[in-house]
Amino acid sequence: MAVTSELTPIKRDKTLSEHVYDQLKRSLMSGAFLPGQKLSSRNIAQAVGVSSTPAREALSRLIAEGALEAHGPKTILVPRLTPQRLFEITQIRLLLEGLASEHAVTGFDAATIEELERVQLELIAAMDRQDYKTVLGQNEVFHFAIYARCEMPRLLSMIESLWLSIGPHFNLLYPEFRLTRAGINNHAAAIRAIKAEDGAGLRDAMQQDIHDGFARLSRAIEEDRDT
Amino acid sequence: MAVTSELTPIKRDKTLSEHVYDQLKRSLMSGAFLPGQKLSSRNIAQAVGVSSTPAREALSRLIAEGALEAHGPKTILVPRLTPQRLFEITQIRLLLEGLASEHAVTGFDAATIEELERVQLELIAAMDRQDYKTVLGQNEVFHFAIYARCEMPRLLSMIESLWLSIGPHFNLLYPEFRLTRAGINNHAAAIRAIKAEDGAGLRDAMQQDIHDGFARLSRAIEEDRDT
DNA sequence: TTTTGCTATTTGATATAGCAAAAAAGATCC
DNA sequence: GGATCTTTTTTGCTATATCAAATAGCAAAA
Repeated sequence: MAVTSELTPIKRDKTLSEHVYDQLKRSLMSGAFLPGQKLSSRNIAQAVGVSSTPAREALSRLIAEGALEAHGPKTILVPRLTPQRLFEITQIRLLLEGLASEHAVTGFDAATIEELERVQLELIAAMDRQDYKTVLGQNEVFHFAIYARCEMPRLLSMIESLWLSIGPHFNLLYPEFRLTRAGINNHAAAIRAIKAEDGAGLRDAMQQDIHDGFARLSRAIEEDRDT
Repeated sequence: MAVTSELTPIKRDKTLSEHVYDQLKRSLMSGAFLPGQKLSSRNIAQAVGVSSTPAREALSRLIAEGALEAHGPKTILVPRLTPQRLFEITQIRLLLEGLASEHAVTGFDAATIEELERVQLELIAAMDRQDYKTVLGQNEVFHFAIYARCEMPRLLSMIESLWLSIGPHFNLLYPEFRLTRAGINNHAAAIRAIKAEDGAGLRDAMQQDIHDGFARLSRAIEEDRDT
């Protein structure tokens, strides 16, 4: 007991399947996988250092929720977002993230609001130094810091699943990220609405942000399609 | 070329995992499993006649989408809907099924409308003879016959997932199904809206139907909670 | 240049076995 | 009688082996 007291017990609170799932999720959101890229369970298993069973399970779960696509019986690939599918996802996002915003608005304390403003400052700073990867990362943090207060776990996981589908396509925004203050203004409006506990106002600001992001991504996808 | 014209495309067999998944899905929707019931992958595997691997995969997928719940690391059970969770699911349903209805309204031909009216007649007949199991089944058919026309596959699967969560609780309605013509009237209004190609009207009718169903189920859950 | 046919390799799917941990059942004590 | 400890059983997780099918590569034929 004396010896082991200083040792950190191996945290086995997650299964290996979940571990692989989380890692793939992060990779998809951070743009490590490109749309159209092929994945195989054996490669994933070897890369993560587990056997193929948990890797397979993680992949099949991602396929089930639409983050990956089974193209044929033996080919798993990162889906290419067609304009149609992006439109569909955006329609759903507008509703679900709007709902989450409305329900979240009453759940903020001073500390959380400060945290939001800190994220917003960091996002602006990253924008100024053209560090677009951080911009996208902080944007995600900002959105989910709000949604997380809605106390609707099912809704939250559905929203996460939708983000997972568009994540890989954020890469298309990198080359020449159109500098626009629109996103920043939307976030500022969102913070104002939160302080005023104005649910409809927060919903509108977030929906406007989603809409602006859709326009950017939609254009990028069209341009990418031509090449 | 002359030969191939008479050949049909190869039937693509489903995997065992999908078979188990489909079977569990049907069981959940038809009320074969009761809320609170415990499930184990070994039992499922034996019941379906497969090994534990595909059974495990099917279960984990159902857990991921919220149809089943992992209560502790080794207990999988059919979730009990709390009033809170039913409210959450209903809020989401109102939005998503409303969206599906709006987009579906333009996609109907005469044959599909006739099919809808046939389902509606069968539903009324089942109601008259107090065959409530058929009522619920035909109600499901009616809803999804509409949603299926929205041409948004992602939206459709999300709606299916939500139905899967409330399915097991329909059992609570059986003992004394409150006879109400409200549902029938909502369906009739939906058919009228479809014929008029009135998207907003169809959306309103379906949302009203969801709302009425929520009220019934909510009451049933409260009553069941007391016992 | 395109299409076809063959071969070698890769891959997903499934069953199985072992293990560690959790749940259930039983025993014991206050 | 109820709570706590102990034993037994059940369970999920993971790795591995195997099989059939699918893919890729390449060369020959059209």
